[in-house]
Amino acid sequence: MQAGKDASVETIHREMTAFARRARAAAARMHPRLSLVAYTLLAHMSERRDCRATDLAQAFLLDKSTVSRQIATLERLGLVERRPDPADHRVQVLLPTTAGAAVLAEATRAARRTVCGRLADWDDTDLARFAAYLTRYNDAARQQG
Amino acid sequence: MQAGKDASVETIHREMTAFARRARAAAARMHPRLSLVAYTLLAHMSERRDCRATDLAQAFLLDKSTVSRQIATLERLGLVERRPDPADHRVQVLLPTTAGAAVLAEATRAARRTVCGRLADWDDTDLARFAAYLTRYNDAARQQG
DNA sequence: CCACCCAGATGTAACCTACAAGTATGCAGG
DNA sequence: CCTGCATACTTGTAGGTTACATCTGGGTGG
Repeated sequence: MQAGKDASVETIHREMTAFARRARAAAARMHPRLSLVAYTLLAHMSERRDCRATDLAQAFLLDKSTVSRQIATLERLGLVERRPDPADHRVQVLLPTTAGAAVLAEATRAARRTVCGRLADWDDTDLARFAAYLTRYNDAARQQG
Repeated sequence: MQAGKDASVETIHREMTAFARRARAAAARMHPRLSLVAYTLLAHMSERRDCRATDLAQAFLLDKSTVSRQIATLERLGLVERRPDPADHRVQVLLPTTAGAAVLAEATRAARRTVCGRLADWDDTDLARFAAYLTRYNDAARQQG
């Protein structure tokens, strides 16, 4: 890999690491009622129908015990409902409750507002390209991990 | 904000959140000896001369007490040295020790290898643009937060 | 029926983090 | 000089997040 490429990769790594490090605190500010992990779990099970705990663990590189506890908390808060899968009694299908969907929507709105602020002066082409790059990068990461 | 823009912003938010959520575990895999927070702190003080604890707290949205403890741990491990600032005795200038620099370099190498794998089939233009976008986004975030 | 696999829960312990309160240093007025 | 206030950092405390090991209970193939 030659010099120009190398410099770009270095920048990408540095900036993504810096972003990741800020993300937790930033999420706490954007939506105080939902931690970053709770938010992502709720969002994931909202996007995908018939989501199971194992799916969440795999998607976010979390231990199944961690997911189990997070789900338990979300259930205690009335944000998530567990529905036993009739086809396989080991499995629980997870889905946000009405309250859960509302909290999620509210959190997403707050976060979107913040992100929007950062992207306010970007033109459409750059936004579209940035979105595509992120998707492409994450897809590669998912395949890798 | 019109439709195309809106969709891009949504994708950017979603993908960055997903990435952030995976980052901790990914970092643990890439360099098991250095947690994500320890890595970023060490990297930051390595890049910037005369780094102080307050700088780290501000850069990564961490409480000063958290930084204080992290630094204490890194010092106990012999990876960081604290040097009292002669100009202001309240301040401690932080810098990686030789061992710290070595561990950081090793961790960076491991992480860079992983990131490189994800970016292997990107051409130079896309890499350069992606790097620039990330930098631009983070700069906006730093100004905002 | 038995041996094994898989989804999820629990025990345990470590780590990360924030808020509040404390210590010590610098600085500006009186 | 002394007082008051700001700054840099530490410590007490408590809660949240996480992983590894282990357990339970349901499936599956022999």
